[in-house]
Amino acid sequence: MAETNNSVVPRLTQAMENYLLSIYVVQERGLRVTNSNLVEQLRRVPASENLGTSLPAVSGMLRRMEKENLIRLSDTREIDLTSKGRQLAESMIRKHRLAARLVVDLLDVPLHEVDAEAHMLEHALSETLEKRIQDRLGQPKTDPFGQPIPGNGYKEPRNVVTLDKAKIGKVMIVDRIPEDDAKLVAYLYENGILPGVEVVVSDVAPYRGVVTLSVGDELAVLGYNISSEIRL
Amino acid sequence: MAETNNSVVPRLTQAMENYLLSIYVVQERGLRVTNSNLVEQLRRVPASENLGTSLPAVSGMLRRMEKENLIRLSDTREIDLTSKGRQLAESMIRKHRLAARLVVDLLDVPLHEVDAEAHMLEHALSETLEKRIQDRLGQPKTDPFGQPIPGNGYKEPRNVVTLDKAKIGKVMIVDRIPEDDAKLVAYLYENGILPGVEVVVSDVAPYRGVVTLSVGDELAVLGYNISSEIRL
DNA sequence: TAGTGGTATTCGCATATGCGAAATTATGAC
DNA sequence: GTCATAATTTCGCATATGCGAATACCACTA
Repeated sequence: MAETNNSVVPRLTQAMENYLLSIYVVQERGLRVTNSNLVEQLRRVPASENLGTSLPAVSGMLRRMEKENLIRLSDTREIDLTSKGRQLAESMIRKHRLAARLVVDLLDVPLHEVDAEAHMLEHALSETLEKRIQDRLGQPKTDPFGQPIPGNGYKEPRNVVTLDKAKIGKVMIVDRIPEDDAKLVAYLYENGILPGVEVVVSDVAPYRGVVTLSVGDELAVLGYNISSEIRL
Repeated sequence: MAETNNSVVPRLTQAMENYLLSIYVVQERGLRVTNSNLVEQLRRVPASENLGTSLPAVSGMLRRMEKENLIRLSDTREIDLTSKGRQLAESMIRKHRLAARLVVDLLDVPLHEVDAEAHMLEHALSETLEKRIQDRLGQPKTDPFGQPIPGNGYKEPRNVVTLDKAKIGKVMIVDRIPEDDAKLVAYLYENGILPGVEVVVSDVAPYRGVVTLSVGDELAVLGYNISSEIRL
């Protein structure tokens, strides 16, 4: 493992970094952090770094991570981050989201490619480079998808709803969109459904599993499952 | 190994990428690419990614790389890049040097930290991100140390000499400096010995192994071994 | 030609990470 | 409470990469 290291935080293997990040994200989404939810999340990280993720692989890795004091496996088969684990997970999330901001703000990477690039870059950012990026970008509070960058003083907005539960006819501002499905992101981008943008939900039709909203002059239709990932 | 891949060039493991890059550098320096020269070069890549490099490890890796058609081991125990290997090595060098430019030009990383950061970033740059960086930086011909970025139309300057062989008293422009010794780089930076800067060699004293040069109003003294790494 | 010093390889081993198949354990329905 | 289904772990195995110790190879000098 890495020995010489100018950072305060010890460096982990790339695989463990991915696991920590995924655990954090699952938790952040309000899901139970279980083995299977974790596998699903892990599978969303682009293939170039992760050659496949099976349940047995996850089991094994979690055991190792427990030994390293990064997580605790509760009796209810749930995964908890230890304080050490949480600190490192936050660091990874911060790197990921800063990288996302970086490639958007400085390198004009199209939004649907951002998550994949950030997934590569997150492992390559030293603590000191991270600070330089922070300075250069002015300590942004969120990434381009509206997700908070830990440590930068993000304030959770009041009365957040997910799109599928939004009140019809009211003007609302998009707060957060999903990041990891390139096609979806491209669609959202093309339709201007982006953080900070005003939208009006014009129809919510649970029976056909569809939400319609208007952005500017255009209408966009989204499925229920996706709507629940979009926060207003 | 990576399967899903949007780049033209197949992606290798990080370790192989490091080996290719090192082979290229040894060759570029005009040294014989032998196992032992290679080990030495490999050891210069910062510890965070390379946990140690022993001769047996190198032997083994070279065998694998030969199998993958990246190199050929000549009968004279010398390592040659195949065309595939050369292409990939150039790609790595390009990424490394672009990364170096990036962190200097856009992120104000101090010069003595640049090589280490570039060594981490080089593995995290996709082909498409590389292109964005190229665009953003205007297809630079060299990195901040004066080393050419392959593919960007670098022209070898006429009459290059190394500092230890320079003519005394003549005004010359620094062309290239070493990158991978942080302390040395810091010294060179402090003394303004940087690519593009005018210097005059005021004394070459082989018998005491020392070269003296003046930069602006200041004098700087460098050892012979180091002088031979500085091109004018 | 034999010896010697440097260079490279082989050997046996270790670690991190992955897999599929099989076994096990929990959970929820009746 | 029992059973089916779902979730998780264990097992044996594979691969990429590293190590030190021992060995082998080479090239040159005496």
